[in-house]
Amino acid sequence: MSIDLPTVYEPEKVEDRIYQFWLDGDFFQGRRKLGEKTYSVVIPPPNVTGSLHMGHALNNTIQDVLVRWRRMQGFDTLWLPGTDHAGIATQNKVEEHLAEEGLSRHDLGREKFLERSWSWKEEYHARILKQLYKLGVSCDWSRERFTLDEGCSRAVREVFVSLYERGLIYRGNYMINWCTRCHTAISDIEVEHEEKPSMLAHISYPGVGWEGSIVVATTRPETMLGDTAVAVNPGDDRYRNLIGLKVLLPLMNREIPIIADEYVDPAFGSGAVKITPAHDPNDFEIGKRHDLDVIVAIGDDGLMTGEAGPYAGLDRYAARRAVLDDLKRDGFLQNIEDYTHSVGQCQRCGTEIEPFFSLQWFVRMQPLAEPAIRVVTGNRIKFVPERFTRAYLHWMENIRDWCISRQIWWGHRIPAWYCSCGEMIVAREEPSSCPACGKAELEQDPDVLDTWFSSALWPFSTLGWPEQTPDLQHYFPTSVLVTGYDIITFWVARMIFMSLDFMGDIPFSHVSVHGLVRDAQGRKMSKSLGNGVDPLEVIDQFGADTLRFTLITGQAPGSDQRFRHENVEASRNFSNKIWNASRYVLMNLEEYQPSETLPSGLERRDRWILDRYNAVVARTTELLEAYELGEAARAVYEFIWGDFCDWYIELSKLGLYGELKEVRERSRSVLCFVLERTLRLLHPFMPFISEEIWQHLPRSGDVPGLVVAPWPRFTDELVDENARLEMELVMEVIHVIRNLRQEIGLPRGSSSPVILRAPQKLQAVLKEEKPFMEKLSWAGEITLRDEAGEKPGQALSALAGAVEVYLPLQGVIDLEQECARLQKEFQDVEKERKKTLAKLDNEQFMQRAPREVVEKERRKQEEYSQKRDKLLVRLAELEKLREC
RNA sequence: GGGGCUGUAGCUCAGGGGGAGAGCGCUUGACUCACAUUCAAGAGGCCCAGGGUUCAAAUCCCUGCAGCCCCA
Repeated sequence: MSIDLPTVYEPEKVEDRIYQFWLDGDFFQGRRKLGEKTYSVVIPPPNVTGSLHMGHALNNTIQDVLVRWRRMQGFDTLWLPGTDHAGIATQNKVEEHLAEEGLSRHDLGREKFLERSWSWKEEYHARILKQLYKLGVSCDWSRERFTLDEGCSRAVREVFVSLYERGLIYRGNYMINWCTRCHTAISDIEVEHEEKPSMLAHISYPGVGWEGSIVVATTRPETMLGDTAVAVNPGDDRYRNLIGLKVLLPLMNREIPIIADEYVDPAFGSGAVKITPAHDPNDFEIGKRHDLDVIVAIGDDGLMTGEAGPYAGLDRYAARRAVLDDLKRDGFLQNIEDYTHSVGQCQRCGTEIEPFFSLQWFVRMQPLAEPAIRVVTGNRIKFVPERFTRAYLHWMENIRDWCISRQIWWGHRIPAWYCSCGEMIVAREEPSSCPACGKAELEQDPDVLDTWFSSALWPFSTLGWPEQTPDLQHYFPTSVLVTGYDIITFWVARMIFMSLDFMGDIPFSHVSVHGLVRDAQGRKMSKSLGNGVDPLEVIDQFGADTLRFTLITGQAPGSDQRFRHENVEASRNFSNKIWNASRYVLMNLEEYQPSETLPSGLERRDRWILDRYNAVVARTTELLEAYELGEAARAVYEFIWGDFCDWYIELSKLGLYGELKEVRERSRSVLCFVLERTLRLLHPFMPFISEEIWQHLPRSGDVPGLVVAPWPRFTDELVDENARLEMELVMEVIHVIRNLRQEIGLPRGSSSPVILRAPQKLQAVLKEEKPFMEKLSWAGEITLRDEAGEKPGQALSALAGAVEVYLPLQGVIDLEQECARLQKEFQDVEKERKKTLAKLDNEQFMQRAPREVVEKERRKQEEYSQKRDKLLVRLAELEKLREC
């Protein structure tokens, strides 16, 4: 075995080569094997708007850990990748790009604009793929999909037409959320609400045919130009006699009625509200009830319309100022007070949303939501952590119809055609002529569908639906969906109801929810703050394994994490640790003949590390099953660094460099066995370095790569309680000796004799492990005595369980200091002893606590008493010495 | 206004009904033949406050305080 491996791990020399090895071996492909248990996952498709950020890195790493683990467990595993066309977001990007050339999309026209969008898609799609490769994800690239590809588009048309035919999709004039910048309708959940300081203007509307006036309060004075009524509560005595009378709308000089409606809260403001049916959703409802005129004063571009009289052409904010000025000039403005209220903004561009009355397409949600609620309350779909169930149910139970039409070009065109005769045709294929009048000139609806409409079909459209493909039959429903909590309503919820409706089944049985990756200060990473960390830069600098491990260990299910450089370094150091531990093992494996079975006659230390290895196998597997990836990674970390490197490798050196050939061979076997199996445990988290080292290890069998090596299993044969307890004692003795030596500042190089006094039953173990204790504690010779043996006088002392440890140091030790140290120790032990004593004296405790707990408490009591007694004796001895 | 989450070592966070944990930072000592991206030892915490349940509460329940998030 050549050992010219560098002492520092260099991921940049490894990762691309290893990824290519996996691709060449077709290890990521879903095999569609009959009879094998399947594990399938569809990727949350990244938007083709730009490059991947840290959130994507986390999301995909989590999926990759799960998928690699299940693949190694022998499942027929499919992780289906793809990207999302992201309608509004991508269109905005392309338009921005065009604007740099001084062009608008209208200059290009629809067809040319779409060509531009497709080439944008190609560019960013390629970039995203490269990033995913770099991250090491084990997707089945042969099955990659795009939300706007031929198959997905067919699924979208099928779903649209089917829902339309069943009356679950309808078209109508309603109040929707309008973004004046994106120039499209958006759905309720694409509106982000933010508390903003604003003002409340009190305006008086003079009576017509009656003396006096009525005062209304509004945060949006410019909408008064479209007012068609003033409303009061029917039970409000202040206004009762005015109901049915008229007021004169200032500035516009329009007579509008005073109406009564229960909606009006008499306690708010003056108790009278202006009604603008065209520009407020509540006012719209009132307008319908009272058959009010709808006057559109603000246009779809955010500019005032001709209905706004002298204000026509002003933008809505300029109009607000102008209206206030004019009201003031004319004496209608009573006062303005400061006021904070919630303002809706476009999720994509931040522009204030305008409630807008327009003709749109909607999905009727009630019938779809009901089954989607049942599968979650009935536990067929489980959210992990569970608390996200509430958010989901709350949204589903209060759901409103979903506005799905968007006035943009990049997306799935709505499959509806209009004839000049008034006929509308909704069809899967473009109709050649009007079924009503036979005319051939039909015009397709110019709008496209909400991007989430196609994303909602992702778990089955990607597997071939509406065809009944073998993939669909084999891999649907999928096993788990991994996603951030921020898109549960946007995406998860919609996949659930669409899947139930069209597949008659749930899309996945588990939803593993993760949080956001924030910056080191806990702020959201954002472009405007410039605080984003580019995953690719981290990979270039530290390697993908390091990034993955940082993200996974930084993560607790469902919680946000901070991305801190210190944590990256810690992960980098860990990979270096693994590298060097492996170097050590490889350096000692010359001419080693690997075998699947362990040799017999193993030493205590061998049985101990195998017991620990076995335990970490069980724990890691359990944690992965519970989606506790961070904990699982930490368990592997602790085993590798703590048990394997700090202890076992050090312990192995004596045997390995020793004279006895059999001992050397056994050590080599165990080192190789444990390292090889541990690499398997590590592989889902750090796939590159584990595969790279694994390739260097001598091995038997015909497994072509670690990527498909079997996942280790807990086995009763490796459990060794005695070895564990005995080694724990040995390690404790070593620890105590090191501690005492440090106490008096003994450098590692200088040896000093040590005396151990121990009960008879421990003598054999201590005798056998004496050379190891001597080596690892850097002591000189260790002398072993039984409890009848003589105690050294001038010495430092401490306890390791039942073992008394002495460092004889004639004349060197400061008795005073030593006494103080032991006093403190005594007090600590005494405190614990009294605590357990109190419990054991408590009748209730003895009666009601489980037997094991009582038993444990008894053992503690014994241990503390023993320690206490020994400390007292030692203190008395020291006291005597001080007196001489 | 409705719902949720968080409060544990100097910092960032795990954990979770019966002996307080990690990483980083800090102090001290070591270039020991896998690794100084290392090794060893140490200091440091009434587990936010109050009440309840329990033989037993940092852990479960309630209230409060502080911070964050989602929804209307």
